[in-house]
Amino acid sequence: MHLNHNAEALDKIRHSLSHILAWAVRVHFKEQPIRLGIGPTTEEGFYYDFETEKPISNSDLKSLESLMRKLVAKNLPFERSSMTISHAIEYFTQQDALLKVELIEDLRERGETEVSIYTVGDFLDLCAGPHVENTKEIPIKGFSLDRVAGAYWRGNEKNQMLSRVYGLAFPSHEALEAYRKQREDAEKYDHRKIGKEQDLFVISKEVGKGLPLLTAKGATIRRVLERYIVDEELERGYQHVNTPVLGRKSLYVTSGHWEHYKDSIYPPLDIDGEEFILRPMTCPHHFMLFDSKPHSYRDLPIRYAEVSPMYRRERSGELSGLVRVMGFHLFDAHLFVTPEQVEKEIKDVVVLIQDVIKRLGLADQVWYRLSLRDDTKEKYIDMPTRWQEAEAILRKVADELALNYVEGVGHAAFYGPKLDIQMRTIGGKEETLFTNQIDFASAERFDLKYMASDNTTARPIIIHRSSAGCIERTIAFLLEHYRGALPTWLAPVQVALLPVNDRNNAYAEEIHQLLRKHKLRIEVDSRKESLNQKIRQARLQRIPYLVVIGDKEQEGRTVTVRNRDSGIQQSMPCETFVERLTAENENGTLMLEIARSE
RNA sequence: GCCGACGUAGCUCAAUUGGCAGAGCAACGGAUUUGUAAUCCGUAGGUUAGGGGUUCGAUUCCCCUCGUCGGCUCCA
Repeated sequence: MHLNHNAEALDKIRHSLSHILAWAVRVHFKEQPIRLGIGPTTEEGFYYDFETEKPISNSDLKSLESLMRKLVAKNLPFERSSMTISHAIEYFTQQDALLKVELIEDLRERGETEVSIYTVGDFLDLCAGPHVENTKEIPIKGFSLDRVAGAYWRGNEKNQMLSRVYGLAFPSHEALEAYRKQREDAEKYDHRKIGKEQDLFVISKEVGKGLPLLTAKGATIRRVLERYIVDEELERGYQHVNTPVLGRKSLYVTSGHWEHYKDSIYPPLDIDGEEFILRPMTCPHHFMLFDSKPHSYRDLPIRYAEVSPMYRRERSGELSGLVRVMGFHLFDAHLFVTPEQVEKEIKDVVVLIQDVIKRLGLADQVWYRLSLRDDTKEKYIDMPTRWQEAEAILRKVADELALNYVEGVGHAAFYGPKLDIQMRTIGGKEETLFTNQIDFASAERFDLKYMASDNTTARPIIIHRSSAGCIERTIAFLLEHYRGALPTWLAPVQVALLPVNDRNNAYAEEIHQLLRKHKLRIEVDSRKESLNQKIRQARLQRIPYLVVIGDKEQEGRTVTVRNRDSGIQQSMPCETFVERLTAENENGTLMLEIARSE
């Protein structure tokens, strides 16, 4: 109750600050006409959009901010009043506030007859409120202007671009500083930084932006993930197949992707007069595998899985590290099922996903989104009852498995609703980690069929699903979540062997070979460096276990082990170490005693 | 793609109003044989992202291209 009250109060403060910002912009740029867009609150503050002759730049922020402080310090009341719609349109038209007029006209269409207006000082704005009663409620050191960015009017890229000024606002100066500190810390664990520090991947301008190159270490993480997922899927009745990244454009015309997805597909390659494209998804290839022979209902479900390479065209400003790339690999599958099987198969898919995210240690990090279509948009195929059926199944399964899900209207695929697995990057941005879809349409388009038990021809329902997203994005998320310290089974180097002295090198090598036989990943640091130096560097590389090998160990045929996070060390016979490490590597659990000291 | 910011040695960062481009770490050479987060000394390293312009003189000012970052749009 108290918390809610505080949240409401903070929201009023932020909202009020957006008005103050708009007022300050008016005053600051008084020589040029400014049209106001909208000014809502955000999770960490507020923003306001402005249409200006010249875009607002970062250098304006400082003076805008101090101007805002002066305005706030005047202890002015926020006063609410109302206008009839027609009066408001007349008034704002006269003020040349055409963006506001557009908003008011929308309100009129929705049947409103009056609009509310808030005035602070001599600044008047159309606004639903609520606001603080007086600017003295605003903590004068609790806010600051953060950055400027471009934003399309009403979020539509066909509209003009406005200047958006973002501000931070918190209940106190301390809270603002705490937020800044948190953001600074998060930067340290950005996967792009970790990737560089730990030598996991490289983005080369020469190869091309959005086309990351994995180093041996990065490739190791990928290989381990891949082996784990593939084994897991094989165990659950998936067939792993391989299909090419190139395919005839006509396949994608048939699937509807060409029509709906053209902007994300690279221009076709002309090969002997035939048009081929780099595939943006795998579906048609798997469909053709399915279609290569007749099927009986007894064969279903058929589950084709693949770690699929695919390419999607992105506009340059959208690329980001491993999270947003032009070429990537999806843990992909298409399930061909009968109507009776859909529910169970979807459920099994979700159970698989739950197992996977648990193994990856992400169970508390991700959430589900039931992505539904937006009736007002045209991009969705027009089969209303099919949509309802698919949605009902997803909802039922989500409820039965007690998934914690939100609904996302307008996030569906064009051919069906999705169950998405969502996460947040360390920078706070929400991303889809992966997605599952029920597809009632494609079988029809590709004339896919099976013989039903009643001797009629039937259409399979297709489930598009991913068990662990695309490798690149999943690795990025893992790196950020674990702050670069991947669990042992995923770590590219699991053990650093650190001989104290030259004369311990042979024994270190012996242990190295022993561990290698057990498929463990080892690095031996036999450089002529101090032990301190070797430990420091192994820790910076976040190698899970550091094993010191000196005369004592050599004599007793033991090893002295410590983990990367604690200084606590423990000596044990090398056989014991191998046993424990092998167990940890295989099932993802932690070594007992040492793990506890973490 | 659009708006804004940024691009200096392999990495992290300096360089006064336009006046000889520098440090730490890494690399390399030498010494040190080290017991739980940096041993010491030395050497080398640059078309200041690329191209053009202004200027006696440009890392610094202007323009273009490329790339990076934050947003918008799109999206796995």
